[in-house]
Amino acid sequence: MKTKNKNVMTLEEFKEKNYGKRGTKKRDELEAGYENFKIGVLLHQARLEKGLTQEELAAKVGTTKSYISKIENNIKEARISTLQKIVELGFGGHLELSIKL
Amino acid sequence: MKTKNKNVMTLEEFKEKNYGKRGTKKRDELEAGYENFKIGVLLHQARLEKGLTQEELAAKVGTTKSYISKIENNIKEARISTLQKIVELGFGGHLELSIKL
DNA sequence: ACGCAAGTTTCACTTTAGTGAAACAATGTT
DNA sequence: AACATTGTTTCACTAAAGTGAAACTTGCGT
Repeated sequence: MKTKNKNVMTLEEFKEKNYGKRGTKKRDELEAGYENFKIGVLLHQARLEKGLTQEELAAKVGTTKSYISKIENNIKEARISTLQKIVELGFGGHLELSIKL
Repeated sequence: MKTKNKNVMTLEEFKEKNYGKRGTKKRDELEAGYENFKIGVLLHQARLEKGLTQEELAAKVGTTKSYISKIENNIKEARISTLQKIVELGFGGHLELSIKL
């Protein structure tokens, strides 16, 4: 059977693991207004909240776990239409975006 | 000298002009949950609010008016990073996006 | 320590955004 | 009508996203 979703990483832990501690050049560069950085984290968090594995999510959306991994880690910049598909088909939610002037 | 920005089109007028009246297949298809549809309109509106021509905006962002036209009309799906550049450099604003579960 | 499940990375290929120039169309001004 | 401004479209090319398969890595559980 499936193992329970015990240890859900905090946002900070996730960032630290993947991008280093706050204050390091790598991390700072990524966080400097780079919206894409946030996308991967949002997706990662949403997936954990729903208790899905990358593979399960991929199946719902109609893609592969390797692609999910890449966008969660911001290795590839997913399109808006792709993000929408993931959020809708994968989580039953929706994407929202707006321009703040 | 530059002509005053007299006739700012309403959102509905803009949509009607570019995609047809509400109820037509073309318009309905585009509006059916297609976030990209909204992007072009948001960008168009923001540009008019700032009183910029496509060419002026393009110069600020470092691209051409032909590209601006394409994304306002959703002919090309701009990347998130590109949208950010436009909103920041062109309008001095920022893009916001979130996942609603 | 082994084996399984979950996630990451690499390789290779297709599609599409990003881009500019230039032609074209539409709209407004005198 | 002629002209100027603004916006759209086409053509063509380059870089990067989108994608899958499969190999590889990293825990976790017994």
